[in-house]
Amino acid sequence: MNQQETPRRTAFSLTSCDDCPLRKSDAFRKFTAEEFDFVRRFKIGEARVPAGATILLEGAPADSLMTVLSGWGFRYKSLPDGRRQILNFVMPGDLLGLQSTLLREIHHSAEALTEMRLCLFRRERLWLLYHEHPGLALDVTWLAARQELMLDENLTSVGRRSARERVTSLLLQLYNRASRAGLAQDHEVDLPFTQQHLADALGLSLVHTNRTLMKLSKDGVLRWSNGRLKIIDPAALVGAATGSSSMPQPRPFL
Amino acid sequence: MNQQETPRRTAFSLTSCDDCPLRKSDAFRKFTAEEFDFVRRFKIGEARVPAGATILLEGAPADSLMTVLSGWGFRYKSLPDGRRQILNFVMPGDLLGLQSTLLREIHHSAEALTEMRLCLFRRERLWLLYHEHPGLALDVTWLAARQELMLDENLTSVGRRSARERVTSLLLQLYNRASRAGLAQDHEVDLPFTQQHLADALGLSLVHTNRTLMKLSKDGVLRWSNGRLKIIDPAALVGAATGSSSMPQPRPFL
DNA sequence: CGCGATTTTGAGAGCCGTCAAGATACGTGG
DNA sequence: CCACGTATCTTGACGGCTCTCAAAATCGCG
Repeated sequence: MNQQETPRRTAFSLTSCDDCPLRKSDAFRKFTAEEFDFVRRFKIGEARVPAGATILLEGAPADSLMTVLSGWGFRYKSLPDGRRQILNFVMPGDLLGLQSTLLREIHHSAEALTEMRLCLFRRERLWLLYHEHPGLALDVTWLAARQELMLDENLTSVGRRSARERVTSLLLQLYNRASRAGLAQDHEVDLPFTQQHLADALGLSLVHTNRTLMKLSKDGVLRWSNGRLKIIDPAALVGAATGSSSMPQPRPFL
Repeated sequence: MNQQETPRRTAFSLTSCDDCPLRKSDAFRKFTAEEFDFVRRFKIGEARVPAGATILLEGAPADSLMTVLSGWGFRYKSLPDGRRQILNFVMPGDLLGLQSTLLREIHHSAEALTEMRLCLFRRERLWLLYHEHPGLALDVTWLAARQELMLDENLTSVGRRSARERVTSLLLQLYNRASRAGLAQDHEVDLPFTQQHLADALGLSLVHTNRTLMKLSKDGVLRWSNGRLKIIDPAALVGAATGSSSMPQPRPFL
């Protein structure tokens, strides 16, 4: 039914954990002094993985809890015959491995799309975090709830929307997320993946995904080339993505 | 593209909160004395809603955090033109409203399939729960992670499986869950919903869902009639549900 | 400049959707 | 206990959105 891909396993290269790019961004909340101190001890260190690396592997024994510091990746599930469903894309600030930490089993894989910097945590100390820093614990739950929200959205798309609606609503969502993370500007974003990834996320075939993109380009709605998305007619894009949230508003600035 | 349904709003009828059926079941973990004490104060009370009642409504302002004590329901999203995607079915022990409690917005609705008993919580005290009972906080996060796991599974199904695979894997999953909750026996379960619900959960049309069920019946795999599922050939069912977990094993008993 | 990965395009087929109409089940009232 | 109306389930006919197979065109890179 669809393509496959053999995951490559890649060793983590541990480095120091000094300049967390996330703490510099004002898109993320600040820690209190105690929280910051705890988080330092909670960390194992920073890992850097190359594009294409497998970060989590379905069925693998041990795996870690980590936050994405930079780069893009995606979570996915594979069927025995090679069909693949991308569950969602991950960007800086996203947490990976919570499911497996809590449920003791990992039922999905994750792969890096670009080089990624990851902040690894000591999963066995998660209970300590819950014990000593309820504020951080609530943050973890908040992230899980947000993840669930995105999955709800994707499931609705894949289950009930047409190909054109799916493509437009996913691209809109990605633009919005990237925009909030400061990765988009002027109705343009770099989307570091292929049309095959898009197809696997949308539950469509590569060929049909391509045709849909071509049509959207011909209709003057958007343009996708060289891994870069250019939104040409924002109103038309929102209109085509039935029931999706609209374009992000430029936020105030002093 | 698909059917619609206008949600009816229903007032909760508050009653006392004495005999939680969940605490009697050994499928759920026991509370410590302090936890139990806290949970009592955390509760608002028990609500009983009739079948068909809307429990959560997308876009509604205030809404509550609650645990299902008994009965079946489902979470869903609607598109403006009436298409509906069922996100997952909820059974006793499931938590509802965490997303909206944390994210301050509700992006899905929920409806009762049978009469349901719900345990309502004071959402504004969730931070207190995190503060005073890290063990319970971890439980909440565990539930969120489990929910994410189910969504991952459903998304893969809807995105990459054929109609026959979708039907069989969902029915298998429901049988497994119901079985664990003590609601199934002897390869039979009562599934208190219509084929339309099944279709909306699978991202299929009602007609095609029906044809697929008929085929499975003709093939001697299972039988669905009068809201009751009978698994006739367990091995064939597991085989048809590509990549799904198998039938639950009978657990030891003294 | 040459090769592999990715993107496009064409052709044909099929799974699944829509429309429609019966058949069956179920609850209510007579 | 039967009549009747509504909800649900079945089945047929037909169409189309999307898939698969295939091959050509581009792109990226050493």
